[in-house]
Amino acid sequence: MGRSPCCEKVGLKKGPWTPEEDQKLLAYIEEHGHGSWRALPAKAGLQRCGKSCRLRWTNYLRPDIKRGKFSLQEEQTIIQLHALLGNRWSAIATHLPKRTDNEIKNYWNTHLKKRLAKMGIDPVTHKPKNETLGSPQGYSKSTANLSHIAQWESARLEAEARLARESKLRATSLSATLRTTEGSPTSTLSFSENNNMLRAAINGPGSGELVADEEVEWKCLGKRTNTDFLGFQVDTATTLAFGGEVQWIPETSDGEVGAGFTGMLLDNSSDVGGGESNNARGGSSIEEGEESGNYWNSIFNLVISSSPPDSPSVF
DNA sequence: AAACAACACAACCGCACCACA
DNA sequence: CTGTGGTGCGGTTGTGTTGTT
Repeated sequence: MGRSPCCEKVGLKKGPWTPEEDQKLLAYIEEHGHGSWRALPAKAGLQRCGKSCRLRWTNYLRPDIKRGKFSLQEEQTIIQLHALLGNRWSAIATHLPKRTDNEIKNYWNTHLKKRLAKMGIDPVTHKPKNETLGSPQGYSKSTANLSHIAQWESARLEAEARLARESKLRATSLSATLRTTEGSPTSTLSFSENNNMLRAAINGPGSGELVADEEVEWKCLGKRTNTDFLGFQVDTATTLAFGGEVQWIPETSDGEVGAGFTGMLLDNSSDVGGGESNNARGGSSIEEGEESGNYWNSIFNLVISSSPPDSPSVF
């Protein structure tokens, strides 16, 4: 399309930011907000392009950024979300408060990817690599495992396709509320740990706490007798699959059901167990859910077991 | 102690999307 | 409808740091 570059390339500084530049940028944004990034450098007295300023701010200077080592809980979140979302770092970052997509991306590339590869798990597909490459340490290649690996791969692809279709629904919602549709008063749950939500995802419905990110609203349709599944909307099919009678529907802050991360993953016509794949879906669907959970458990047990000795233990 | 390698992370680049004129 | 500007995103590169020989 021949669009012009974001900034004049001549005479603009590149490379690492100096403390003075940081100070200028901080001071300007604190006083005026960033406004137009393109116009900001001149106004702030910086010899940088607007893009560089934006990156410096969003990835480093922003006051709500948490820096330092990733906790095991954060690692688990990243690995699981990566298995579902792939390299959608910004989407993953929305589930890791105070972490930037860039930081998560770097951490994945420099730590987690290598660790998974070392364990014989393909960091792209999250599947065990070819047997000829050697069985991952401690990973059981049972028929059941392979079965739910296929299911998860299918679910992942389904989610990926839906992401593409429903990118418009991308939204960041705030505050957590839970409601039932049985006339009972809206109940609000306080969700404190992503890890517990993930644990619920790992172990499947009924495995324990229903815990979600504080920043996501959830609407529960039907009896609240079951847990959600990593934010998947549990529809009729999946309710059957999980043996429950509940629908968990993510809700945006303005009350729109179906938006946001979880809404993007599944909709009313989808099925966690494999979408439109030709996976066998007969038999006990609850078992399928458990198998999926076992798959995740096996991944994370491996990750945990291969963590450096100083890594904190969570589970 | 020096040279080199490996690692970690900040920053850049190009593309895509969206809003708007 | 089309072109353009602004911004977000993901891939990649560059550079400083740490570890090893």
